[in-house]
Amino acid sequence: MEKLTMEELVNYSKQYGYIYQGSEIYGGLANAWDYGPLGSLLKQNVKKAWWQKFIQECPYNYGLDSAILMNPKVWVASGHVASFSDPLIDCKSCKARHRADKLIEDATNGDVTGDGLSNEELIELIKEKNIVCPKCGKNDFTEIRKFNLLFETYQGVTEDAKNKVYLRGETAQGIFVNFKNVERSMRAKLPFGIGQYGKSFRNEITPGNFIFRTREFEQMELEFFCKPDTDLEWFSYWKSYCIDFLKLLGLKEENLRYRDHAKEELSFYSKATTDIEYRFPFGWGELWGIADRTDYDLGVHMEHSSEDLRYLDPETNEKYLPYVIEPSVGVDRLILTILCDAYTKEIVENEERLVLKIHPALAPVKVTILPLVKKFHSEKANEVFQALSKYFYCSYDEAGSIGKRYRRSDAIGTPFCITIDDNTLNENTITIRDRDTMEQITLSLDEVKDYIESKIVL
RNA sequence: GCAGGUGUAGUUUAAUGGUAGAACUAUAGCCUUCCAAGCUAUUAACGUGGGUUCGAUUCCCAUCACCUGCUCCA
Repeated sequence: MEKLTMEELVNYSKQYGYIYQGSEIYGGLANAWDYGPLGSLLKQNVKKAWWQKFIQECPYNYGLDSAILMNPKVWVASGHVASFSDPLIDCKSCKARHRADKLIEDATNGDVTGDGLSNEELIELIKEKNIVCPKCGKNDFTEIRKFNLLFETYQGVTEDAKNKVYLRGETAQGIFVNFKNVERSMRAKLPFGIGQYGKSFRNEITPGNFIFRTREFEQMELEFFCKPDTDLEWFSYWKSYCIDFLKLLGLKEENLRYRDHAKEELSFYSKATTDIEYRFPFGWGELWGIADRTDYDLGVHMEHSSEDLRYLDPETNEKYLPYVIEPSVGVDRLILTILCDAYTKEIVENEERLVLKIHPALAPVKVTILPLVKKFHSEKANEVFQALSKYFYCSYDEAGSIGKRYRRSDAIGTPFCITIDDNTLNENTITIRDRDTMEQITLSLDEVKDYIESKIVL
């Protein structure tokens, strides 16, 4: 199969109702995408699968659904307000963009840092040290501009700066501020985790690659709290847990890899970070970040809120701040991964067959009901549709030849087709056809529900 | 943010300074008893806004969106 391009995937997603461009009739809005009827089902299924494996089936973890709007002090404490405002500077000559503080650091080999300096002081320093653009060697820079990656909005009906609030830049902070609540109300003992999924917002400088990086996106994050000296064990535990989850979803192993962050690229809060990367059509890209955040987050919230967030160890009677392991994945990015991985073109009897080979648990539509001949079998087919829709998302298709309807069903990844024919009318049996093997078996109507149920479990 | 490219039905595309032709798809009907068959009919497009012009989808400008590369990325 020739290499899948992003353009092809964008068209496919649009054509079949997975993902549309946002605000399309108004010419779109940069990097805004809407999930269509099938996309919204896929998204639900992805989140459901994550919740099942990371909350429901995991004895350590609890679920949460915290608010998008939070007290602005949360974001001051977390460091987002400060570090999301990097001082950026452009070279007028070669148009390269740099971080002013890094520029100074690099040029002086770390002798001089830009920490805590104002924009004017940074500019002054660049002039004073005669720092040049590392790319073109010229000394001709623009003014410093700050890019605050947090979206700002106002609470209340008047646009008063006092009421400024932020749209959350990550769901994690909603978990940290509820650490004590969950511990108390669930009588949770270390180690335990709190997970949630939900929307986050970042004013990314460079979004793009379809739904890979968007300004509004959905995350599924787990914050796993453990004793400080056990963090590395749990770090590897969750690394394997995440990649096993991806394999369970059916992603091809050769398209997945770990990438450990080098010391220099670690975020200031993190002791260790490993990304699980996926081989996208545009190259390897981060899919899942697993970070050892140490006690950084609880520490800063304890400091800023003056609440004691320490855990009282019932065995030793010691009080300490737990360490945190954070596996964090983007829903949209995972959906992109799943679509890329499953999109398949096969040649069947010299005809191209487009099949979306996604795990039956993720497939938006579980089964398509097909009357073999419309005028003889549609009534019975409708009955079957009504009966099965109570348990699964079904679709019904009576338009065109049976082969064409199979192909339509394959193209959106529906794992099963049920055909209603004379035998259904006379003997209550149906033919069920498998998307991947194209094999057909005969089942009685009573068996169908259990059969499908057994195949779509994760 | 920079550079380059693209923009005509849902998709792929044709032609043209006098507002567009097709294929596939879709929809309806006929036919059809298991893998994109056939026949008939139908819906459907010049991204947006300016300018030049008697007249612009076509030329010019701007803008928007997407793609590729760079840069950036909690």
